[in-house]
Amino acid sequence: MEGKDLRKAGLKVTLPRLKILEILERSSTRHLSAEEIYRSLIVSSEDIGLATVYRVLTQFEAAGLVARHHFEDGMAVFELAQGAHHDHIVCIDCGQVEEFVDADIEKRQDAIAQQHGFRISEHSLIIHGRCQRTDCPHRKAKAAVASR
Amino acid sequence: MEGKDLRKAGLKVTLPRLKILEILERSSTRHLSAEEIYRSLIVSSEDIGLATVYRVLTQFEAAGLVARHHFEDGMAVFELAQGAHHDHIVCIDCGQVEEFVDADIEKRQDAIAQQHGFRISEHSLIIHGRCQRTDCPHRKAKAAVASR
DNA sequence: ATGCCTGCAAAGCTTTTGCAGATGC
DNA sequence: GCATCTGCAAAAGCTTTGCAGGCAT
Repeated sequence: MEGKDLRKAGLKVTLPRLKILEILERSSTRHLSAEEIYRSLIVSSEDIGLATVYRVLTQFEAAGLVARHHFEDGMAVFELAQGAHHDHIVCIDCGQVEEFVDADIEKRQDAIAQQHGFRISEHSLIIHGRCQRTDCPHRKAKAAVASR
Repeated sequence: MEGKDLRKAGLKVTLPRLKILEILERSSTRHLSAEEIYRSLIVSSEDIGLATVYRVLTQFEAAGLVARHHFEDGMAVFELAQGAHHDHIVCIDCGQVEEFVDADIEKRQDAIAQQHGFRISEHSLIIHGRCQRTDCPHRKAKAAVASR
């Protein structure tokens, strides 16, 4: 949480950068869009522009502090790049995102890349499905349709 | 290539739709952006608007005729939804896309979804790496750096 | 003939950029 | 003090939408 990470990345320790880092750390969601971070800042009465949020996030990404994902819906989301690689499983109804790692899959990917003459730099595996949470919008929608 | 697919999808058989289908079929690249299709139409002296390209592709997607991907760079690409599921491996330098299927990975995904209480509807696995083609931009860039 | 399509232009959304002033070191 | 950073506003890029006319059936 201190500015060390920032300094290490060659970035000056400024209030906007600290605040944005803090929001990413404190978030229970792990994956935030620029807009969500921006609104979060406004809620905290921080006077930080949306452009700055984008600029800072881009700098953080370049510095390896955060990872940017696209989850197939046109809007980027960011997450703290803390530690190990992982893949994502996303509920197409409620947007809930969970993470997982599977050694077998990782192994197979290496083999496949080699077969195709590629050198893997990274990859993203996103499973889309419906979660079974009782409060998932899909279930409500389903119920609504049934009662038509 | 005939209009049957269109009619089956509840869409009238029109020249723009046929032309766009044809471009998707004839393309050697398999994955085309709206813009690329649009330019391709212009080259063929077809007077079809970019808006129509987007509308038609969206309709095709809804009809299951094409699949839309996002490949992590903000611009959507479309491919003919011909036949079986497959995943993608993309060169981060030249944009070349290859396809693959791996039974083991598919199996593991099912297991993972179940562990997390998800019902899979679809998934996308995209490996990013560098291909080994001699004409890949990355190689040129690398050479340029080396000679500085 | 009628209702589905299309082209054009304008708007919408996310993201980027230019510039003058502010801030960290 | 100087370079870096920020806020604002404007621009840019991709995609969608409204509307009036056109085409398939």
